[in-house]
Amino acid sequence: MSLAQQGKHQSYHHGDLRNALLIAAVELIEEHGADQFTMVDAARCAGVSNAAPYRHFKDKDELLQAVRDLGFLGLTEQTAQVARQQGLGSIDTIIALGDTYVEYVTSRPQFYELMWGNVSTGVDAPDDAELKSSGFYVLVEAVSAWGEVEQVMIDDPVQVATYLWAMVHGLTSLTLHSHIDRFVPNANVKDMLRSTTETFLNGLRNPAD
Amino acid sequence: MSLAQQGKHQSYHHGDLRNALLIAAVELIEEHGADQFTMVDAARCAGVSNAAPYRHFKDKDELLQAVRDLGFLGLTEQTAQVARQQGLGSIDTIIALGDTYVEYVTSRPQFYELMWGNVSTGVDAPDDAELKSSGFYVLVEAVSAWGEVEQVMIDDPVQVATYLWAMVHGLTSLTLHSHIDRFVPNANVKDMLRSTTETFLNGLRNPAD
DNA sequence: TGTACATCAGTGAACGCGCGTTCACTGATGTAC
DNA sequence: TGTACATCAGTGAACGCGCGTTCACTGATGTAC
Repeated sequence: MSLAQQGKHQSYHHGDLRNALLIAAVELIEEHGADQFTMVDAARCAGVSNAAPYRHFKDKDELLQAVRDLGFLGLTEQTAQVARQQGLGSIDTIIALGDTYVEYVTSRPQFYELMWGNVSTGVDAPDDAELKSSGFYVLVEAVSAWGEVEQVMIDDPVQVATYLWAMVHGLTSLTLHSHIDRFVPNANVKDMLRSTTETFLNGLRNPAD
Repeated sequence: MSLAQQGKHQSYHHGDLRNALLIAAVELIEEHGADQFTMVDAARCAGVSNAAPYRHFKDKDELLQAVRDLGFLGLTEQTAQVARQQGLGSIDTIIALGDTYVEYVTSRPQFYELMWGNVSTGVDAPDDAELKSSGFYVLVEAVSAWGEVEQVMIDDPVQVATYLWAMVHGLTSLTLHSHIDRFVPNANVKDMLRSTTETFLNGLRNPAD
């Protein structure tokens, strides 16, 4: 029995259909990909009629956007947790943040595709308040803290954090699409992440002329 | 008049329908996204009946795969051209290779989505022979050459090239999804590419303990 | 050089399915008095 | 505490569209003799 059905209603009213639909959507997308996702499936999976979801979501896009938001939210939470547990200042924390990203993403590849897929959908970008609290700023602080501890002059920690994000994102993407395996057999993403992060941060120590 | 229609047949037989369909597909995908792409559109755009494409492609997937292959092929060609023009050995060549990637991708965002989208489709990975001649190996050689010229010891140029690829790919992806703009207003991807490449390669010069 | 015929690459109409969405409805719940 | 009623959150049936794909067909082309 799927997670989405566990709270299945006995009565006419479901009680928490909105959440049940979101959970159903997450499960279905993870199993069959966002392409294959249908409203009908979501409804069936949540144990309601085809029409019921439209009491909670204007249309399919709105539901998908909610799922996407959920994805970024989860990532943010994981990130914040790592920062809390490890503290800021060490390179290991920076690497751990990257690991978290890799972990989160590779354990939910389809979900990740949804989060990053389709440039063109008219879906709105998350608003600013949401962004300020996003995992990215945790990384920025981790970078600043590392610079202070190691006495490395960092002009623009936001930019450095962006580079690190790009690297992790790229590595993950290449891995998920099995491009790395093809060129570097038996490659371990986490090893690569550590290695590339160390090299990059090391590059900040003694700027070339 | 679209490119796909220019060679429009006067006679019953088209003559080069296969290519016309590919061109039509590229145009349509670039305009409306791979999601919206339909066989019917492709046929109409090429000026033939709905059924005609099935003389050249078993089904929609086969056509899409051909388009995807075309995408990687084009990128490979561009890459090889840059290497030929600039020669190998300098960091500028490495950066130029990255620029080419950025350029190619950002000028065809939808196309790029197709190339990288959907982990799950049963589409086969390109075969090995094709891979050996891919742009990636040009980058590997560029890295090796740089190491020799600059007298930097590079254990594993394939791995270094992978990191660089991941960085460029990540930067491009973040840019296309306008995540970078949000955190670093007015960011210039090419500047960032140069900066991050320099920092990374610089990190190889004096390995930290 | 002309004719018969196989083959190829199109046509056009239709099918069938599945999905998003709507609509009139109905059962449950909450609230005013 | 009981009753009337508004509102909410479901139902189930249906619609309509669009797309992938098929099928019997036909016009054009190439080739054997």
